[in-house]
Amino acid sequence: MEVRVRFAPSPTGFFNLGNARTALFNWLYAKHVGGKFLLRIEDTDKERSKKEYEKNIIEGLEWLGLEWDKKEFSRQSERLDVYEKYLTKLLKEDKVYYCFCTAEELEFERQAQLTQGLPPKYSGRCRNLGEEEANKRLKSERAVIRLKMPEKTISFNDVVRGRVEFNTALIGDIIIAKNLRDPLYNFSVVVDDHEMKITHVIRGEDHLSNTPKQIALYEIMGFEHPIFAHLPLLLGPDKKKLSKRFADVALMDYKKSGFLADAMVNFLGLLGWHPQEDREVLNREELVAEFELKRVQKGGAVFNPEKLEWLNAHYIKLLKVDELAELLKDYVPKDWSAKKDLFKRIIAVEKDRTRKLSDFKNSAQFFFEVPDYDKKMLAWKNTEGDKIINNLKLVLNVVQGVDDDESFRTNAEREIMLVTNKEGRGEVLWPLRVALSGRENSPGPFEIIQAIGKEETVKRIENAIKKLS
RNA sequence: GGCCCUAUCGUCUAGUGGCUAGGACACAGCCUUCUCAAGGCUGGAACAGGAGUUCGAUUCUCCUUAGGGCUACCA
Repeated sequence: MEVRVRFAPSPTGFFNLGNARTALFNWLYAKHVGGKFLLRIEDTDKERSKKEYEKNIIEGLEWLGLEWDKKEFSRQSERLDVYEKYLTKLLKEDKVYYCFCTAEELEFERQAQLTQGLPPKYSGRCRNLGEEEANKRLKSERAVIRLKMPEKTISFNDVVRGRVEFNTALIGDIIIAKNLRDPLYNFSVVVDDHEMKITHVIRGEDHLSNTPKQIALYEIMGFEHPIFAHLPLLLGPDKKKLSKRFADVALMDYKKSGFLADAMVNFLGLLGWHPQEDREVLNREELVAEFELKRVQKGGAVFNPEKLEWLNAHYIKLLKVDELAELLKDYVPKDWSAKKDLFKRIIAVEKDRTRKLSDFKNSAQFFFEVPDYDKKMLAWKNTEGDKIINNLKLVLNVVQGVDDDESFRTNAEREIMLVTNKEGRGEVLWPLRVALSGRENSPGPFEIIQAIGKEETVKRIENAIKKLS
């Protein structure tokens, strides 16, 4: 049988890391077994669902490269007829009933139960109202639809957790719809997973306690339930469900701050799952090839931003200069990327030093404009002023004598190294590098020379000499 | 409170009835070196506790403890 999984987010907030991980695991599983990955927007909550969030979710999935089957894309808000059909049927079969209890009454009841140490559960007051009375009251009163929850033990085999058991007597008659055209989550999810022929429901552990409610629904409607796999939660450093308090939770914020989709996918894939071997770096194809639901971890995973950064740096190193240039365009001033050749030469130098795309603007700034630096910075350890000027002049002289062609850097380097042989490496290279970068820390002088070329090199050395004179 | 889930270095994790308990991030040191990165090498660092089963438990069972999730006319 073809495996069919779905990612079913509700557009009530920005697409976050936890959801992204859930989507990824669904996608990886589908890809691994050659099944289908579907996207279903669960927008039954009219108040909280926003188009803006739906767009953000789709944007995020696209960024990560998690392709879903476009033909079978669906929105619950567009399937109200389907839910109504099932609801009507259940009503007719007396499997569900109208409940006229008000929210206030319910709240009062719940509080009373709670203070007595009882599990909060609906009393079942409206359960046996009878069709006639229900229909009468329906004309003037507001009502919700409740499931006649059978009292029994429901157990299921979770792929990651093994056997899990619940006693429905503790759950009670849950509300499955506000009315015929207003279904609630536990109901619509069951109808849709059935209609969409979902074989595996892979979702966060926070849904574990919803599962018995849904299984009860499956049984009552005469459907076979899918296989469940509940993923461990993504945790913050406080070990609680990851929240904005400790990190960006919105996926696209990571794109904004310069993370690569490849790094994100690799990182998320390792949160709660691990391949058999001691491997940490796996690209999309490798993840797909290795992924197994049985290897999913049971315990929650603390989100570790350092490792994400390390992976990001790794994937940046793997990129070709041209690819990186393309990605970097959105993170630097327009006139930088406009100077194509210079831009690429700089990228070649900075690539291994870049952890996030957003770092680049700061670290590469000096290539375009030397910051105003203190002349004291030009001194290597205790070298005297005259000596520094002298060394810079020697270098300047040598550089000016080198032809400005493709081999400029190589030739300049060779000539300058000749100077260092006599004057000392630090004594020559340090002031040179500071003159070229205006910074205490920077790439090496020859790397800079390679990027900025002869003319600019000469200019910067002359400026340094001027500063000292 | 009730129900459910979980428990290996700080973090992500591998692993087994007998191992010097492995890897990665982070951290420290060294090498390289004009500085910073990158890279290479090395190091410190863990089986929550208590019973039981067993010749032997980190591994199996139970209890305790700790953490987490759920407990909506949200999903």
